[in-house]
Amino acid sequence: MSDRPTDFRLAIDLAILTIRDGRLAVLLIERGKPPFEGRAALPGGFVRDGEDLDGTAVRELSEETGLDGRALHLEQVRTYAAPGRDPRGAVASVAYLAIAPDLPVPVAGTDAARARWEPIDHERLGDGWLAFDHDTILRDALERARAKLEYAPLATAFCGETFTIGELRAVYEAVWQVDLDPRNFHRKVTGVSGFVVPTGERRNPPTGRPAALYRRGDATMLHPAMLRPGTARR
Amino acid sequence: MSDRPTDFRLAIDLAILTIRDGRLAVLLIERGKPPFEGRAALPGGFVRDGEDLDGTAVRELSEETGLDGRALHLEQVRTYAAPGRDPRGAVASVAYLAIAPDLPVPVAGTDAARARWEPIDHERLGDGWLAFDHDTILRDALERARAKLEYAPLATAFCGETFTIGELRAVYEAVWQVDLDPRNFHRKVTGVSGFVVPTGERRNPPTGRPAALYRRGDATMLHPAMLRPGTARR
DNA sequence: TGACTTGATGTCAACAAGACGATTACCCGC
DNA sequence: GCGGGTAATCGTCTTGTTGACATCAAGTCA
Repeated sequence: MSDRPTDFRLAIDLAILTIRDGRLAVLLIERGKPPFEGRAALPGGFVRDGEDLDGTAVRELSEETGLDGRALHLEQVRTYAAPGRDPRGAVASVAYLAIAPDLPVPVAGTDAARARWEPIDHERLGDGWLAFDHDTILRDALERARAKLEYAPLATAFCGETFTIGELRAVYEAVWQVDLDPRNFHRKVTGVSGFVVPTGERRNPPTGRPAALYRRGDATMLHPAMLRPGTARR
Repeated sequence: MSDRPTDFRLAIDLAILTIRDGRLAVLLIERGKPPFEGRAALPGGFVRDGEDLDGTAVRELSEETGLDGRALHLEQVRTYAAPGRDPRGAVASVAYLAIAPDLPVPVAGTDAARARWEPIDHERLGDGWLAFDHDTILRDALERARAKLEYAPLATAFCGETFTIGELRAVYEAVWQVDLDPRNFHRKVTGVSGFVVPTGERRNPPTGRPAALYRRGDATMLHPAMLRPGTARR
Protein backbone atom coordinates (compact mmCIF):
# COMPACT_ATOMS: atom_id res chain seq x y z
CA MET A 1 0.00 0.00 0.00
CA SER A 2 1.31 3.40 -0.97
CA ASP A 3 1.49 6.24 1.47
CA ARG A 4 0.04 8.74 -0.96
CA PRO A 5 -3.60 9.59 -1.47
CA THR A 6 -5.12 8.09 -4.60
CA ASP A 7 -7.20 9.97 -7.12
CA PHE A 8 -10.59 8.43 -7.66
CA ARG A 9 -13.17 8.68 -10.32
CA LEU A 10 -16.47 9.13 -8.56
CA ALA A 11 -19.58 7.40 -9.86
CA ILE A 12 -23.13 6.97 -8.68
CA ASP A 13 -25.16 3.81 -9.14
CA LEU A 14 -28.94 3.69 -8.99
CA ALA A 15 -31.09 0.96 -7.48
CA ILE A 16 -34.48 1.95 -8.90
CA LEU A 17 -37.31 -0.12 -7.49
CA THR A 18 -40.91 -0.52 -8.49
CA ILE A 19 -43.71 -3.05 -8.15
CA ARG A 20 -44.80 -4.87 -11.29
CA ASP A 21 -47.48 -7.57 -11.30
CA GLY A 22 -47.27 -7.66 -7.53
CA ARG A 23 -43.56 -8.37 -7.57
CA LEU A 24 -40.65 -6.17 -6.63
CA ALA A 25 -38.64 -5.19 -9.72
CA VAL A 26 -35.44 -3.28 -10.31
CA LEU A 27 -34.42 -1.26 -13.34
CA LEU A 28 -31.40 -2.81 -15.04
CA ILE A 29 -29.43 -1.91 -18.11
CA GLU A 30 -27.48 -4.20 -20.34
CA ARG A 31 -23.89 -3.05 -20.51
CA GLY A 32 -22.96 -2.06 -24.05
CA LYS A 33 -19.21 -2.04 -23.62
CA PRO A 34 -16.47 -3.56 -21.48
CA PRO A 35 -15.98 -4.22 -18.70
CA PHE A 36 -18.84 -6.68 -18.16
CA GLU A 37 -20.13 -6.14 -21.72
CA GLY A 38 -23.54 -7.71 -22.23
CA ARG A 39 -24.07 -8.24 -18.50
CA ALA A 40 -26.91 -6.73 -16.51
CA ALA A 41 -26.00 -3.82 -14.24
CA LEU A 42 -27.51 -1.00 -12.26
CA PRO A 43 -27.71 2.24 -14.22
CA GLY A 44 -25.24 4.90 -13.18
CA GLY A 45 -22.50 7.19 -14.30
CA PHE A 46 -19.72 9.49 -13.33
CA VAL A 47 -20.01 12.69 -11.33
CA ARG A 48 -19.15 15.66 -13.52
CA ASP A 49 -17.37 18.90 -12.81
CA GLY A 50 -19.44 21.18 -10.60
CA GLU A 51 -22.13 18.59 -9.99
CA ASP A 52 -23.20 17.40 -6.56
CA LEU A 53 -24.12 13.78 -5.93
CA ASP A 54 -27.88 14.25 -5.91
CA GLY A 55 -27.57 16.18 -9.16
CA THR A 56 -25.65 13.37 -10.77
CA ALA A 57 -28.29 10.90 -9.61
CA VAL A 58 -31.12 12.96 -11.10
CA ARG A 59 -29.26 13.44 -14.39
CA GLU A 60 -28.37 9.77 -14.78
CA LEU A 61 -31.90 8.76 -13.90
CA SER A 62 -33.14 10.91 -16.73
CA GLU A 63 -30.44 10.02 -19.27
CA GLU A 64 -30.45 6.30 -18.75
CA THR A 65 -34.10 5.65 -18.06
CA GLY A 66 -36.13 8.69 -19.03
CA LEU A 67 -37.52 8.96 -15.49
CA ASP A 68 -37.77 12.32 -13.76
CA GLY A 69 -35.69 12.10 -10.61
CA ARG A 70 -37.23 15.20 -9.12
CA ALA A 71 -40.59 13.43 -8.98
CA LEU A 72 -39.22 10.24 -7.48
CA HIS A 73 -38.10 9.33 -4.03
CA LEU A 74 -34.30 9.43 -4.20
CA GLU A 75 -31.86 8.90 -1.37
CA GLN A 76 -28.22 8.11 -0.89
CA VAL A 77 -27.49 4.70 0.58
CA ARG A 78 -23.73 4.24 0.93
CA THR A 79 -20.40 4.34 -0.85
CA TYR A 80 -18.28 1.51 -2.19
CA ALA A 81 -14.57 1.95 -2.85
CA ALA A 82 -12.92 -1.42 -2.26
CA PRO A 83 -9.74 -1.82 -4.31
CA GLY A 84 -10.44 -3.85 -7.44
CA ARG A 85 -14.22 -3.35 -7.43
CA ASP A 86 -13.91 -1.77 -10.88
CA PRO A 87 -11.41 -3.25 -13.37
CA ARG A 88 -10.92 0.20 -14.87
CA GLY A 89 -9.08 1.38 -11.79
CA ALA A 90 -9.85 3.49 -8.75
CA VAL A 91 -13.57 4.14 -9.02
CA ALA A 92 -15.63 4.93 -5.94
CA SER A 93 -19.37 4.53 -6.32
CA VAL A 94 -22.08 6.22 -4.31
CA ALA A 95 -25.22 4.09 -4.29
CA TYR A 96 -28.66 5.68 -4.50
CA LEU A 97 -32.05 4.16 -3.84
CA ALA A 98 -34.91 5.37 -6.03
CA ILE A 99 -38.57 4.39 -5.77
CA ALA A 100 -40.88 4.67 -8.75
CA PRO A 101 -44.58 3.92 -9.29
CA ASP A 102 -45.34 1.13 -11.73
CA LEU A 103 -44.69 3.01 -14.93
CA PRO A 104 -45.69 1.41 -18.23
CA VAL A 105 -42.09 0.88 -19.27
CA PRO A 106 -38.78 2.69 -19.06
CA VAL A 107 -39.60 5.70 -21.15
CA ALA A 108 -37.47 6.01 -24.25
CA GLY A 109 -34.45 8.24 -23.71
CA THR A 110 -30.88 8.61 -24.83
CA ASP A 111 -29.63 5.31 -23.51
CA ALA A 112 -32.97 4.08 -22.29
CA ALA A 113 -33.29 1.51 -25.04
CA ARG A 114 -31.09 -0.83 -23.06
CA ALA A 115 -33.08 -0.34 -19.84
CA ARG A 116 -35.69 -2.78 -18.58
CA TRP A 117 -37.60 -3.64 -15.42
CA GLU A 118 -36.51 -6.98 -14.05
CA PRO A 119 -38.20 -8.85 -11.19
CA ILE A 120 -35.72 -9.24 -8.36
CA ASP A 121 -34.34 -12.73 -8.37
CA HIS A 122 -33.50 -13.38 -4.73
CA GLU A 123 -31.85 -16.64 -5.69
CA ARG A 124 -29.30 -15.23 -8.08
CA LEU A 125 -28.84 -12.01 -6.11
CA GLY A 126 -25.52 -12.28 -4.34
CA ASP A 127 -24.39 -14.96 -6.72
CA GLY A 128 -23.04 -12.90 -9.58
CA TRP A 129 -26.38 -11.84 -11.02
CA LEU A 130 -25.18 -8.31 -11.76
CA ALA A 131 -21.95 -6.77 -13.01
CA PHE A 132 -19.31 -5.21 -10.74
CA ASP A 133 -20.31 -5.34 -7.07
CA HIS A 134 -23.87 -4.42 -7.97
CA ASP A 135 -25.27 -7.50 -6.23
CA THR A 136 -24.00 -6.06 -2.97
CA ILE A 137 -25.20 -2.56 -3.80
CA LEU A 138 -28.68 -3.78 -4.69
CA ARG A 139 -28.84 -5.90 -1.56
CA ASP A 140 -27.92 -2.94 0.65
CA ALA A 141 -30.43 -0.69 -1.13
CA LEU A 142 -33.12 -3.33 -0.69
CA GLU A 143 -32.40 -3.61 3.00
CA ARG A 144 -32.63 0.16 3.30
CA ALA A 145 -36.01 0.14 1.56
CA ARG A 146 -37.29 -2.72 3.71
CA ALA A 147 -36.26 -0.98 6.91
CA LYS A 148 -37.56 2.39 5.88
CA LEU A 149 -41.03 1.06 5.04
CA GLU A 150 -41.42 0.59 8.77
CA TYR A 151 -41.02 4.13 9.95
CA ALA A 152 -41.34 6.37 6.87
CA PRO A 153 -44.18 6.81 4.36
CA LEU A 154 -41.92 5.34 1.66
CA ALA A 155 -44.51 2.85 0.45
CA THR A 156 -46.60 5.61 -1.09
CA ALA A 157 -43.70 6.39 -3.43
CA PHE A 158 -44.39 3.04 -5.12
CA CYS A 159 -47.98 4.11 -5.81
CA GLY A 160 -49.53 6.65 -8.12
CA GLU A 161 -51.01 9.96 -7.04
CA THR A 162 -53.95 8.14 -5.49
CA PHE A 163 -54.11 4.56 -4.37
CA THR A 164 -56.18 2.09 -2.41
CA ILE A 165 -55.25 0.51 0.88
CA GLY A 166 -55.03 -2.77 -0.96
CA GLU A 167 -52.45 -1.39 -3.33
CA LEU A 168 -50.44 -0.07 -0.44
CA ARG A 169 -50.61 -3.46 1.18
CA ALA A 170 -49.34 -5.06 -2.02
CA VAL A 171 -46.27 -2.80 -1.75
CA TYR A 172 -45.49 -3.96 1.76
CA GLU A 173 -46.07 -7.57 0.80
CA ALA A 174 -43.81 -7.37 -2.25
CA VAL A 175 -40.96 -5.57 -0.51
CA TRP A 176 -41.07 -7.56 2.69
CA GLN A 177 -41.92 -10.84 0.99
CA VAL A 178 -44.63 -11.65 3.49
CA ASP A 179 -48.40 -11.99 3.56
CA LEU A 180 -50.23 -9.41 5.62
CA ASP A 181 -53.71 -9.65 7.05
CA PRO A 182 -55.86 -7.22 4.99
CA ARG A 183 -58.05 -6.32 7.97
CA ASN A 184 -55.28 -5.59 10.42
CA PHE A 185 -53.32 -3.74 7.73
CA HIS A 186 -56.29 -1.56 6.95
CA ARG A 187 -56.78 -0.71 10.61
CA LYS A 188 -53.10 0.07 11.12
CA VAL A 189 -52.58 2.25 8.05
CA THR A 190 -55.64 4.34 8.66
CA GLY A 191 -54.63 4.67 12.30
CA VAL A 192 -51.22 6.18 11.59
CA SER A 193 -51.65 9.94 11.70
CA GLY A 194 -50.73 11.70 8.49
CA PHE A 195 -49.81 8.58 6.54
CA VAL A 196 -52.76 8.54 4.12
CA VAL A 197 -55.74 10.83 3.68
CA PRO A 198 -58.98 9.77 1.95
CA THR A 199 -59.83 11.61 -1.26
CA GLY A 200 -63.50 10.74 -1.09
CA GLU A 201 -63.30 8.99 -4.46
CA ARG A 202 -63.52 5.27 -4.98
CA ARG A 203 -62.10 2.94 -7.55
CA ASN A 204 -63.72 -0.11 -9.08
CA PRO A 205 -61.34 -3.04 -9.16
CA PRO A 206 -61.83 -5.79 -11.79
CA THR A 207 -63.44 -7.84 -9.07
CA GLY A 208 -64.71 -7.24 -5.57
CA ARG A 209 -66.07 -4.30 -3.69
CA PRO A 210 -64.94 -0.79 -4.76
CA ALA A 211 -62.11 0.60 -2.67
CA ALA A 212 -61.77 4.08 -1.24
CA LEU A 213 -58.96 6.11 -2.76
CA TYR A 214 -56.29 7.74 -0.64
CA ARG A 215 -53.57 10.27 -1.17
CA ARG A 216 -50.23 10.51 0.60
CA GLY A 217 -50.42 12.51 3.86
CA ASP A 218 -47.90 14.98 5.19
CA ALA A 219 -46.27 12.76 7.79
CA THR A 220 -42.52 12.27 7.44
CA MET A 221 -42.37 9.58 10.10
CA LEU A 222 -44.93 6.92 10.94
CA HIS A 223 -46.39 6.70 14.44
CA PRO A 224 -47.02 4.10 15.43
CA ALA A 225 -44.57 2.40 13.06
CA MET A 226 -45.59 -0.32 10.62
CA LEU A 227 -43.43 -3.03 12.15
CA ARG A 228 -42.36 -6.01 10.10
CA PRO A 229 -43.99 -9.19 11.36
CA GLY A 230 -41.96 -12.32 11.86
CA THR A 231 -39.14 -10.24 13.25
CA ALA A 232 -39.49 -12.75 16.03
CA ARG A 233 -39.72 -11.73 19.61
CA ARG A 234 -38.86 -14.50 22.02
CA MET B 1 -20.62 22.47 -15.79
CA SER B 2 -18.24 20.40 -17.87
CA ASP B 3 -19.31 17.25 -19.60
CA ARG B 4 -16.29 15.29 -18.44
CA PRO B 5 -15.93 13.23 -15.27
CA THR B 6 -13.90 14.89 -12.53
CA ASP B 7 -11.12 13.27 -10.56
CA PHE B 8 -11.71 13.39 -6.83
CA ARG B 9 -9.52 13.01 -3.86
CA LEU B 10 -11.36 10.71 -1.48
CA ALA B 11 -11.28 11.35 2.25
CA ILE B 12 -12.99 9.89 5.28
CA ASP B 13 -14.11 11.94 8.27
CA LEU B 14 -14.81 10.47 11.68
CA ALA B 15 -17.56 11.45 14.09
CA ILE B 16 -16.32 9.70 17.23
CA LEU B 17 -18.81 9.88 20.07
CA THR B 18 -18.56 9.09 23.74
CA ILE B 19 -20.27 10.02 26.99
CA ARG B 20 -18.31 12.17 29.44
CA ASP B 21 -19.80 13.41 32.70
CA GLY B 22 -23.20 12.33 31.51
CA ARG B 23 -22.96 14.46 28.39
CA LEU B 24 -22.51 13.44 24.79
CA ALA B 25 -19.05 14.40 23.51
CA VAL B 26 -17.30 14.25 20.16
CA LEU B 27 -13.61 13.92 19.43
CA LEU B 28 -12.30 17.02 17.66
CA ILE B 29 -8.89 18.06 16.42
CA GLU B 30 -7.56 21.52 16.01
CA ARG B 31 -6.49 22.04 12.44
CA GLY B 32 -2.74 22.72 12.27
CA LYS B 33 -2.64 24.10 8.74
CA PRO B 34 -4.85 25.81 6.18
CA PRO B 35 -7.57 25.63 5.17
CA PHE B 36 -9.43 26.39 8.40
CA GLU B 37 -6.16 26.59 10.38
CA GLY B 38 -6.80 26.76 14.11
CA ARG B 39 -10.44 25.75 13.73
CA ALA B 40 -11.98 22.65 15.27
CA ALA B 41 -12.72 19.80 12.87
CA LEU B 42 -13.58 16.13 12.79
CA PRO B 43 -10.51 13.91 12.47
CA GLY B 44 -10.05 12.28 9.10
CA GLY B 45 -7.73 11.79 6.18
CA PHE B 46 -7.32 10.62 2.64
CA VAL B 47 -7.88 7.12 1.33
CA ARG B 48 -4.60 5.62 0.18
CA ASP B 49 -3.71 3.33 -2.66
CA GLY B 50 -5.03 -0.16 -2.15
CA GLU B 51 -6.99 0.78 0.96
CA ASP B 52 -10.71 0.25 1.38
CA LEU B 53 -12.87 2.78 3.22
CA ASP B 54 -13.19 0.84 6.47
CA GLY B 55 -9.42 0.37 6.45
CA THR B 56 -8.86 4.08 6.08
CA ALA B 57 -11.24 4.75 8.94
CA VAL B 58 -9.42 2.34 11.24
CA ARG B 59 -6.02 3.75 10.29
CA GLU B 60 -7.04 7.37 10.78
CA LEU B 61 -8.71 6.53 14.06
CA SER B 62 -5.43 5.11 15.29
CA GLU B 63 -3.15 7.78 13.82
CA GLU B 64 -5.14 10.80 14.88
CA THR B 65 -6.50 9.66 18.21
CA GLY B 66 -4.63 6.55 19.34
CA LEU B 67 -7.92 4.63 19.55
CA ASP B 68 -8.16 1.08 18.22
CA GLY B 69 -10.83 1.09 15.55
CA ARG B 70 -11.11 -2.68 15.54
CA ALA B 71 -12.39 -2.54 19.12
CA LEU B 72 -14.88 0.23 18.48
CA HIS B 73 -18.21 0.36 16.80
CA LEU B 74 -17.51 1.85 13.39
CA GLU B 75 -19.96 2.35 10.55
CA GLN B 76 -20.23 4.34 7.39
CA VAL B 77 -22.85 7.07 7.41
CA ARG B 78 -22.87 8.87 4.07
CA THR B 79 -20.79 10.72 1.50
CA TYR B 80 -20.44 14.42 0.85
CA ALA B 81 -19.18 15.76 -2.46
CA ALA B 82 -20.86 19.11 -3.03
CA PRO B 83 -18.77 21.40 -5.22
CA GLY B 84 -16.85 23.86 -3.06
CA ARG B 85 -17.15 21.90 0.16
CA ASP B 86 -13.35 21.81 0.35
CA PRO B 87 -11.37 24.90 -0.76
CA ARG B 88 -8.54 22.64 -1.90
CA GLY B 89 -10.63 21.38 -4.78
CA ALA B 90 -12.61 18.27 -5.59
CA VAL B 91 -12.59 16.29 -2.38
CA ALA B 92 -15.31 13.80 -1.60
CA SER B 93 -15.62 12.76 2.00
CA VAL B 94 -17.11 9.55 3.37
CA ALA B 95 -18.39 10.09 6.91
CA TYR B 96 -18.00 7.43 9.56
CA LEU B 97 -19.67 7.15 12.94
CA ALA B 98 -17.57 5.67 15.75
CA ILE B 99 -18.71 4.95 19.30
CA ALA B 100 -16.21 4.76 22.14
CA PRO B 101 -16.55 4.08 25.86
CA ASP B 102 -15.58 6.95 28.12
CA LEU B 103 -11.81 6.66 27.79
CA PRO B 104 -9.59 8.72 30.09
CA VAL B 105 -8.40 10.94 27.27
CA PRO B 106 -7.42 10.66 23.64
CA VAL B 107 -4.40 8.42 24.00
CA ALA B 108 -1.20 10.05 22.82
CA GLY B 109 -0.39 9.21 19.22
CA THR B 110 1.21 10.68 16.17
CA ASP B 111 -1.17 13.56 15.71
CA ALA B 112 -3.20 12.87 18.82
CA ALA B 113 -1.76 15.82 20.71
CA ARG B 114 -4.23 18.06 18.92
CA ALA B 115 -7.18 15.78 19.70
CA ARG B 116 -9.66 16.42 22.52
CA TRP B 117 -13.12 15.37 23.64
CA GLU B 118 -15.57 18.22 23.35
CA PRO B 119 -19.14 18.20 24.69
CA ILE B 120 -21.52 18.61 21.80
CA ASP B 121 -22.77 22.15 21.66
CA HIS B 122 -26.20 21.86 20.11
CA GLU B 123 -26.44 25.62 19.93
CA ARG B 124 -23.38 26.22 17.83
CA LEU B 125 -23.78 23.01 15.83
CA GLY B 126 -25.05 23.98 12.43
CA ASP B 127 -23.85 27.51 12.91
CA GLY B 128 -20.23 27.24 11.83
CA TRP B 129 -18.93 25.45 14.89
CA LEU B 130 -16.69 23.15 12.89
CA ALA B 131 -14.51 23.55 9.81
CA PHE B 132 -15.58 22.54 6.28
CA ASP B 133 -19.10 21.04 6.23
CA HIS B 134 -18.37 19.12 9.41
CA ASP B 135 -21.38 20.62 11.19
CA THR B 136 -23.56 18.84 8.69
CA ILE B 137 -21.56 15.64 8.88
CA LEU B 138 -21.71 15.57 12.66
CA ARG B 139 -25.41 16.29 12.62
CA ASP B 140 -26.08 13.43 10.23
CA ALA B 141 -23.89 11.07 12.28
CA LEU B 142 -25.72 12.10 15.44
CA GLU B 143 -29.07 11.42 13.84
CA ARG B 144 -27.84 7.99 12.77
CA ALA B 145 -26.71 7.24 16.32
CA ARG B 146 -29.99 8.45 17.77
CA ALA B 147 -32.04 6.35 15.40
CA LYS B 148 -29.89 3.26 15.79
CA LEU B 149 -30.16 3.28 19.57
CA GLU B 150 -33.76 2.31 19.04
CA TYR B 151 -33.32 -0.95 17.22
CA ALA B 152 -29.67 -1.98 17.65
CA PRO B 153 -27.62 -2.68 20.77
CA LEU B 154 -25.48 0.36 19.97
CA ALA B 155 -25.75 1.85 23.44
CA THR B 156 -23.52 -0.85 24.89
CA ALA B 157 -20.69 0.42 22.68
CA PHE B 158 -20.63 3.55 24.83
CA CYS B 159 -20.07 1.42 27.94
CA GLY B 160 -17.14 -0.61 29.17
CA GLU B 161 -16.98 -4.39 29.17
CA THR B 162 -19.54 -4.54 31.98
CA PHE B 163 -22.03 -1.89 32.95
CA THR B 164 -25.10 -1.26 35.07
CA ILE B 165 -28.60 -0.60 33.80
CA GLY B 166 -28.24 2.91 35.17
CA GLU B 167 -25.15 3.54 33.05
CA LEU B 168 -26.96 2.26 30.01
CA ARG B 169 -29.83 4.57 30.77
CA ALA B 170 -27.43 7.49 31.03
CA VAL B 171 -26.32 6.71 27.47
CA TYR B 172 -29.86 6.86 26.14
CA GLU B 173 -30.54 10.03 28.07
CA ALA B 174 -27.39 11.76 26.83
CA VAL B 175 -27.84 10.80 23.19
CA TRP B 176 -31.56 11.41 23.02
CA GLN B 177 -31.49 14.45 25.31
CA VAL B 178 -34.44 13.22 27.31
CA ASP B 179 -35.17 11.96 30.81
CA LEU B 180 -36.24 8.36 31.05
CA ASP B 181 -38.12 6.69 33.87
CA PRO B 182 -35.55 4.43 35.60
CA ARG B 183 -38.17 1.83 36.48
CA ASN B 184 -39.70 1.49 33.03
CA PHE B 185 -36.26 1.57 31.45
CA HIS B 186 -35.07 -1.25 33.66
CA ARG B 187 -38.08 -3.37 32.77
CA LYS B 188 -37.70 -2.70 29.07
CA VAL B 189 -33.98 -3.35 28.79
CA THR B 190 -34.10 -6.59 30.72
CA GLY B 191 -37.11 -7.63 28.66
CA VAL B 192 -35.36 -7.36 25.31
CA SER B 193 -33.98 -10.78 24.49
CA GLY B 194 -30.22 -10.86 23.98
CA PHE B 195 -29.63 -7.18 24.70
CA VAL B 196 -27.88 -7.52 28.07
CA VAL B 197 -26.96 -10.55 30.17
CA PRO B 198 -26.30 -10.37 33.92
CA THR B 199 -22.77 -11.23 35.00
CA GLY B 200 -23.79 -12.03 38.57
CA GLU B 201 -21.41 -9.36 39.88
CA ARG B 202 -22.48 -6.11 41.46
CA ARG B 203 -20.92 -2.69 41.59
CA ASN B 204 -20.98 -0.23 44.49
CA PRO B 205 -21.79 3.26 43.32
CA PRO B 206 -20.57 6.26 45.36
CA THR B 207 -24.04 6.43 46.79
CA GLY B 208 -27.13 4.28 46.74
CA ARG B 209 -27.82 0.59 46.48
CA PRO B 210 -25.28 -1.59 44.62
CA ALA B 211 -26.28 -2.29 41.02
CA ALA B 212 -26.13 -5.61 39.18
CA LEU B 213 -23.55 -5.70 36.39
CA TYR B 214 -24.42 -6.71 32.87
CA ARG B 215 -22.52 -7.61 29.76
CA ARG B 216 -23.55 -7.06 26.15
CA GLY B 217 -25.69 -9.90 24.78
CA ASP B 218 -25.53 -11.44 21.32
CA ALA B 219 -28.56 -9.73 19.81
CA THR B 220 -27.92 -7.69 16.67
CA MET B 221 -31.40 -6.20 16.64
CA LEU B 222 -33.61 -5.24 19.56
CA HIS B 223 -37.07 -6.77 19.95
CA PRO B 224 -39.08 -5.12 21.07
CA ALA B 225 -37.31 -1.91 20.08
CA MET B 226 -36.37 0.81 22.56
CA LEU B 227 -38.58 3.50 21.07
CA ARG B 228 -37.81 7.14 21.63
CA PRO B 229 -40.43 8.84 23.75
CA GLY B 230 -41.92 12.16 22.77
CA THR B 231 -42.08 10.99 19.20
CA ALA B 232 -45.68 11.88 19.70
CA ARG B 233 -48.50 9.56 18.81
CA ARG B 234 -51.88 11.13 18.54
C1' DT C 1 -29.84 5.47 64.03
C1' DG C 2 -32.02 8.04 60.57
C1' DA C 3 -31.68 10.82 56.24
C1' DC C 4 -30.48 10.30 51.61
C1' DT C 5 -29.58 8.12 47.26
C1' DT C 6 -29.92 4.83 43.65
C1' DG C 7 -31.45 -0.01 42.31
C1' DA C 8 -35.12 -3.43 41.68
C1' DT C 9 -39.86 -5.19 41.50
C1' DG C 10 -44.88 -4.57 41.13
C1' DT C 11 -49.52 -2.58 39.83
C1' DC C 12 -52.75 -0.46 36.80
C1' DA C 13 -54.81 1.64 32.83
C1' DA C 14 -54.27 2.93 27.93
C1' DC C 15 -52.97 1.36 23.81
C1' DA C 16 -51.18 -1.58 19.88
C1' DA C 17 -51.06 -6.02 17.47
C1' DG C 18 -52.37 -10.66 15.78
C1' DA C 19 -56.13 -13.85 14.81
C1' DC C 20 -60.33 -14.14 12.75
C1' DG C 21 -65.86 -13.58 12.27
C1' DA C 22 -69.14 -10.95 9.79
C1' DT C 23 -70.94 -7.65 6.56
C1' DT C 24 -70.77 -4.86 2.33
C1' DA C 25 -70.65 -3.91 -2.55
C1' DC C 26 -69.12 -4.73 -6.74
C1' DC C 27 -68.57 -8.29 -10.98
C1' DC C 28 -69.98 -12.36 -13.52
C1' DG C 29 -72.61 -16.15 -15.52
C1' DC C 30 -76.77 -18.34 -15.80
C1' DG D 1 -82.86 -11.28 -11.15
C1' DC D 2 -80.21 -14.31 -8.43
C1' DG D 3 -76.47 -16.79 -6.41
C1' DG D 4 -71.38 -17.29 -6.29
C1' DG D 5 -66.83 -15.18 -6.26
C1' DT D 6 -63.90 -11.59 -4.63
C1' DA D 7 -62.04 -7.96 -2.23
C1' DA D 8 -63.01 -3.95 1.07
C1' DT D 9 -64.35 -2.62 5.53
C1' DC D 10 -65.80 -3.02 10.32
C1' DG D 11 -65.83 -5.37 14.77
C1' DT D 12 -64.33 -8.51 18.64
C1' DC D 13 -61.24 -10.89 21.59
C1' DT D 14 -56.89 -11.82 23.55
C1' DT D 15 -52.23 -10.78 24.36
C1' DG D 16 -48.23 -7.85 24.73
C1' DT D 17 -46.10 -3.22 25.39
C1' DT D 18 -46.05 1.43 27.40
C1' DG D 19 -46.23 5.15 30.61
C1' DA D 20 -47.26 6.74 35.26
C1' DC D 21 -46.31 5.82 39.74
C1' DA D 22 -46.03 3.13 44.52
C1' DT D 23 -43.07 0.40 47.21
C1' DC D 24 -39.26 -1.92 48.94
C1' DA D 25 -34.05 -2.94 49.11
C1' DA D 26 -29.32 -1.88 50.11
C1' DG D 27 -25.75 0.81 50.17
C1' DT D 28 -23.25 5.80 52.09
C1' DC D 29 -22.93 9.54 55.21
C1' DA D 30 -23.54 12.51 59.36
